[in-house]
Order: sequence, then C-alpha cells, then structure tokens
Amino acid sequence: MSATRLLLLGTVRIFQPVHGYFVRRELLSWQADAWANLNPGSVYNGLRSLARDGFMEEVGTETEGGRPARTTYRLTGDGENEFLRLLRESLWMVARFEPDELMAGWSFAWALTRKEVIAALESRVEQIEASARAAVFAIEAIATQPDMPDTVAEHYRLGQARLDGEAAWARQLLERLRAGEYWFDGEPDPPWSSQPPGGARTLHGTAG
Amino acid sequence: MSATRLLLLGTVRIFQPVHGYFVRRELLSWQADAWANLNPGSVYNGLRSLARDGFMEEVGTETEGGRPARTTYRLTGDGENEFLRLLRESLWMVARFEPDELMAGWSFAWALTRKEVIAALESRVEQIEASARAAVFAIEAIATQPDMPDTVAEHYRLGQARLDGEAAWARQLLERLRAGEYWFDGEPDPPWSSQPPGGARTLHGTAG
DNA sequence: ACGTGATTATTCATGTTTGACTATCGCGTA
DNA sequence: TACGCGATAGTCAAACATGAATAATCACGT
Repeated sequence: MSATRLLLLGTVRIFQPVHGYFVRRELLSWQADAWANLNPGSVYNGLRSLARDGFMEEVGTETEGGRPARTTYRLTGDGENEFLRLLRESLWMVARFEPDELMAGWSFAWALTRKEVIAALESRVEQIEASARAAVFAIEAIATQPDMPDTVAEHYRLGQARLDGEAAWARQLLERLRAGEYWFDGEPDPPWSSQPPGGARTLHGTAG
Repeated sequence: MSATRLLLLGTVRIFQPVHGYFVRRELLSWQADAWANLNPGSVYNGLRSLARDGFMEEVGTETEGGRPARTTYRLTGDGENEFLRLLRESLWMVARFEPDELMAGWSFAWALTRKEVIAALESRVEQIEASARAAVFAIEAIATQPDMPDTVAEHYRLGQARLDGEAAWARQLLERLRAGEYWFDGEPDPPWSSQPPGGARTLHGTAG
C-alpha cells in the first residue's frame, strides 16, 4: 500500500472541486515527490481508480480555451470516510518499512484533533519501545538457527535503529504539540481562514 | 528502483545454477519479505526481466517427475558486474526513502572487502551528518515561503531523525567490523567452506 | 511580428507488483 | 488404504507505477 491514495484523497478534500494537474502541482510544491509516487501516471490513474471505487466523483470535464480538457473531482461521503480511515491508519500504525505512510499521515494530521494526534504519537513511541525489547530476543534467536545467515541480525538492528530515530522525533514533536504548535481540527482561527492554502504557482517552482 | 533486482542477482550468484522457487524460498527464510517485494510474481518476473536484460541466462528447464517444469538460471558476466554495481550503489548511496536498499546491500556486503564496506559505512555517516547540517537551513527556508504548508518542516525533521538512527547503527556496526566481526571477501575461512549456506527447507519455515 | 521556452493538462506504452489460482507429489494419520 | 494437508513450481489477470510524448497556450525578449 503506497501513500499516494491518502495524498490524493487529502489534497482533493482540501481543494475540491479540483482537477488532476492542480492536485499534482500542489503535492510537488510540498516536495512530496521526494517520498511518494507522484509521476503524472500515478496521479491521474490514482484519481480514476479512487473514482472507480466510489471514493471520488467526477464533477465535470471543462475545456477552457484550446487547452486540454480537465476533469475535476470531489470526495464522496465514502471518500471522506476512506480518507479518515487511511489517515488514522498511517498515524496509529507503525509501518516499519514504509516511511512514506507517516509522511503522508502527518501532512493531514491537522484534520484530526490535537488530542488524537498526541495519543497516536504516544502510542507510536510505546510500540517502538516494545519493538526494541522484542528485537533483543529475535537477534538472539538468529544466532541459534543454523541455516539463518548472521547478516539478518543487522536487519533487526538497522530496522530498530531507524525506528528509534522516529521515536526521538515523535517525543520532540509531542512536546511542541503540547505547547500548542500547529493548528488542528476543532481549534479556532485556522491558519488559512484569511489566507487560503496553495503552493507553487508553476510546476518548476518558479513561484511568485 | 526496488531492492528486488539486487536480491535476485545476489541470491542466484550464491546458489547458481538455481530455479525461481529455490531463490524465493531462500529469501523468505531470511525474512526478506518483511522489507522487499517477494511475491511469486515479483520473483519470477524479476528473473525473466534480468534474463531479458542479459544479466542472467536460462541454464535449462528440467521436469522432475510429474512436477511443474522448473527453469534454472545463472549469472552472466554482465550480471556479475550489475550485481557489484547495484551492491556498491546500495551501500555507498544514502537513499533517504528506500530503506530496503541498504537492507539488501548489507545482505551481500560480504561480497566486497571489509575495507570497502568500512569505507562505505564511514561515508554514509558523513553524508548523514552533512544532511543534518543542511536540514537546519531547509527548515528555516520553509517558514519563509508563504505558500509552503508548515507541516513540511516536520518531513525534514522526521526524515533526518530516521537517518540519525541509521547513522547510530552504522557507527556501532563500524566498531564491530573493525574488531573483526563477520566474514568478507578475500578473508580466509569463509563460514560456509564446510557448511554451505541455505535457509529454511520449506516455505512455511518448518525447517528441521 | 516572431521565435523560444515554460506552463497547462493529460494520455499511453511499457514495466513492475500483487496475490489468487493451478496442478502434482509426498507424507502422516486414522 | 484413503484422506487431507502442506510443499513444490509456476502462471496470469488485474492493479499500480514510470516517464516520454502530445499539443495548445502564454510570457517574454528582440
């Protein structure tokens, strides 16, 4: 499971009704292409696939001037539920080898309450601490099994080391969230009540 | 680019001539399916694709008893070069969002010399330290750009935190490598001079 | 007035990944 | 000896991802 679906649902949710090119431009302006699959084909096919599954619906296909026709989308009720489901999954579940999941999840964490995001991050820290205790025994077991290459022990150590890094980030962020940093759902004065969100105005980032 | 190609090249290199089912069973016994794409289709298609590119060649297609015919492969000269190229790439290059690359690389690091692996890990630590210094300025810049969502700053922090975890692992492993842990190419007494490598004897791990 | 290059908006051939499915053999057990 | 389960060995349709290509428009300089 890639983070692309969550990114598409989340971005359409913010800007709807919106067309594929806009969604992609916005995500590139977040530099999300560094960690997610955002080639044109992935975005356009992802939108069509979400529409096929009933999570989005085509609003229309407008042709402005002589430019290519553009298909605009918006979320359905199911799409809103799917968005929240994927968002919670990405924040509450520790996906050991899918770094893009948490990246995508954090991008839309503000769609949940501060209370829930704090609880999710606390849960992640606990899961990672538990994983560290378990890894000790898994590594011991590897030495025992005669046919297991000993290099596999380092896979556990490296996997855990990266999780430890993530936990350090989470602890640090938790402090800042408790101190009031960032805006979350249900709080007054959203940052774009006066200034709507929107990233680069061009694909090559020559904004301005 | 996924780690599957390197895993297939490296595994065929050890056991050649070898057929797809054996390769897959071996990789599953390393628990590599936790972090790499090793579904049947990925393995069999990956082997065919490597053969198409001239990195492997079919040795034959034997039918033993009434079982399905099995196609056995071995590396070509180009395949050996491609293996070493991908291996070096995976060990020397820091791929920020592809944790499977280093996992796969370490699995076959013993095919290089201890000296080179130590140099590669030292280089990784330096790259990660440089990345940490750069991240400070990238995060500053985000606050400046009006259209960039502030959540993006956490993407830098999280990405760097995970790299910091990796660097901690690398420093720790470097100490152990300098102390002589693990066997590497060119050193006497390889661990399977008497005991050939080989993982679980069955797919479900009921080795005995 | 005209060329140049970036932007808009998307398609599509190709390649990779998924995981359900086929079909046979061998072994333990009731 | 009949039964069933797991191991063996792989195929295939469908889904997902890649990135070059298309083709019109617009901004800008000369």
